Amino acid sequence: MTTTDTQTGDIRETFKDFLASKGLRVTNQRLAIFDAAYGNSDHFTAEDLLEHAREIDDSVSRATVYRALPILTESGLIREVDVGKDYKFYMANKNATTFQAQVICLDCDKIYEIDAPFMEWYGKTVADKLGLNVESQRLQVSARCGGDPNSACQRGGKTS
Amino acid sequence: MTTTDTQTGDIRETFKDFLASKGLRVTNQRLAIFDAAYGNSDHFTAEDLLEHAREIDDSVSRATVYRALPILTESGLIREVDVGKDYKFYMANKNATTFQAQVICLDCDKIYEIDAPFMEWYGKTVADKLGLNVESQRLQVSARCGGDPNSACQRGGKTS
DNA sequence: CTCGATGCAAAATTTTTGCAGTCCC
DNA sequence: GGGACTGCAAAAATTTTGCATCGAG
Repeated sequence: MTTTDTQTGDIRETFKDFLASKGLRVTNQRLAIFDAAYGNSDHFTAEDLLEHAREIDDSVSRATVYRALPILTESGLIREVDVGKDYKFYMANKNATTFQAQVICLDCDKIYEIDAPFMEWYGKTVADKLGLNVESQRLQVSARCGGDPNSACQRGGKTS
Repeated sequence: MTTTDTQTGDIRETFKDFLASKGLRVTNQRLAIFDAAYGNSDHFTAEDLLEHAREIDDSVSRATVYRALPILTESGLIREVDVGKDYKFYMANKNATTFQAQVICLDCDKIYEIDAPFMEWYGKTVADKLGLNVESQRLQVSARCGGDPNSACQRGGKTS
């Protein structure tokens, strides 16, 4: 099943255009990695991405995944989510609107994305005072559900 | 020169008490690591800490530093500052009052600590909605001074 | 055709761990 | 004196890199 519903298909073209505009080549491996990233509905690691990309194109190697990730993040099509583990998470940037904070459940390893529009203002204000220009921001809350059946973790659903 | 001005001396006793209360032993290496941490006025890495601890007690090994860091952070005497590099930073918690955000200059590798008292409320509010209990939080702004002589980086002073 | 892109495996880096010996309590 | 602590070196674990080969344009 080649992922080609209307929206994803369009974004795929955007990716190709981005590659072209940077003088980079459109290879099967890069497309497989892109498709794998957008086929994944949640957060994923480099290793997850490799695994899924290989289901699409068997020839994708780990090195190529690691070489593609900076390209994809630079294009804005995927977002890096570093929650302080020793490996990084990524996620498809399907609706890139406002800044998002993460709430991380340390018990379940789930990551919730939360709109935090005030960060736009906050970062600029704080950086201005130091004479710096904002590049990126992180706002993360690490928390625990403690197995509480009323928590979003237990009621919710998808495993991160 | 054994670092024993009034304040640091007191905190050192606090550290010893903490060790005792946890049934841990007060060893020369642990004290050397503690002193090195409090002798460092800025952010430091595990490797920095090892180096400085060895200036105090030659016998301190890398493994012991890594084994001491969790104890020191758990005691609240030092704080872990993970800015998303592949290694972590730490800093002595000399005045542990309000929550602190970090502004990181990507050009200079400097880290500024900024009071962000509203985070207390923010984290709790967001976690409550999910039914979780806050464990810790991070608020970081990555920015660039671009060499601007008016920026805090260039006027300021200490290198991180 | 040409040069960027890839796969493989070795390397690099930070942190962790097993084990035998050491020293705090 | 007993068991926690330490140093050393090897191991883990993720990401990077060198090099010969492949393939997009």
